[in-house]
Amino acid sequence: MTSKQEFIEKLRNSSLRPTKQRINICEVLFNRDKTFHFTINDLFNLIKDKTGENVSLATVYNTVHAFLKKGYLKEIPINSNQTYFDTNVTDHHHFFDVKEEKLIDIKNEDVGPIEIQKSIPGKKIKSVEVLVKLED
Amino acid sequence: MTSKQEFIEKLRNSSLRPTKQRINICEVLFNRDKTFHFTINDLFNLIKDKTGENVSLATVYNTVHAFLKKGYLKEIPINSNQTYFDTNVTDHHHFFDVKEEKLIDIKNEDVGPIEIQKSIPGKKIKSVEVLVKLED
DNA sequence: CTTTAATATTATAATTATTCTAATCTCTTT
DNA sequence: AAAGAGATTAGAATAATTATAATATTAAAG
Ligand SMILES: [Mn+2]
Ligand SMILES: [Mn+2]
Ligand SMILES: [Zn+2]
Ligand SMILES: [Zn+2]
Repeated sequence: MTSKQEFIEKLRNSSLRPTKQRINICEVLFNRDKTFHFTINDLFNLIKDKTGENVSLATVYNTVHAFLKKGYLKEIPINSNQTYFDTNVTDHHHFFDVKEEKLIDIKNEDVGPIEIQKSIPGKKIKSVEVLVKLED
Repeated sequence: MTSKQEFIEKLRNSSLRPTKQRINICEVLFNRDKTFHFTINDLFNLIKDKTGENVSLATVYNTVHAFLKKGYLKEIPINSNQTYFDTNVTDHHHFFDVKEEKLIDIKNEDVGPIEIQKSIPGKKIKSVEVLVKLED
């Protein structure tokens, strides 16, 4: 359980102004035990439900993108028409349950080292992510 | 170089009606030597450019999804606000050049076998795809 | 070889997703 | 405490995707 005051400090330390909207978003996102995989819309609805306050959808987009840039969230590529985000910012991989449309974490050590035997001149590897699709 | 007549046959054999629109789309998509990675919008613009004819954007969506279902195209998950598609339907992986916003194929053998040491009860693996992001 | 009817397809219109920007708020400097 | 600079919010605009009414294709009947 992180307090409102702690979120304010964390935001300030990241040179993000601690607005009412951002504090609400922090409480929904980061007051959790487990990894949280969500779409912008999931988050938007949870904010209304959990805090009772209204944050505009555009602000949810803005804030999620700000948190992404600061490294507090990760964007997860899955082939859906919606982008997913992840509060687990460590290096890891995912199952995607196609039927349930749900992401499940896979720890790095459960996949083993991935050796890419090809390289592109002038470019270096930024990240390597595995997506395992599941069916029944 | 595949002829119009061949596309008509292929469509018929897939129980897809060989409409003027679909034949145009086939010519843009499949009259190529190399793998083609594209967004719906790329394809929409190329149809106008290459065939001179107008196919509505909705029809491009419809047709791409029809071809996907038939296995003539693959959907590629990258974290962008747009979905990419691929004429290379064999099992393979990708680099994504973040700056250029371009996909590059990686052959399966250039990645080696990927052993997933975790399983979800009642679910089986449908596909395993690696996405390697590149930066300068 | 028509005509007809069932079904598939197209493309406009509607909806949903995302971004832009003018008005507002926060914070630093005085 | 007041003002100015810059950051943030959220309504409006745009872009992406889907739903459905109109049209086209095909197979069957005459
Ligand atoms: Mn999208
Ligand atoms: Mn493109
Ligand atoms: Zn995760
Ligand atoms: Zn490819």
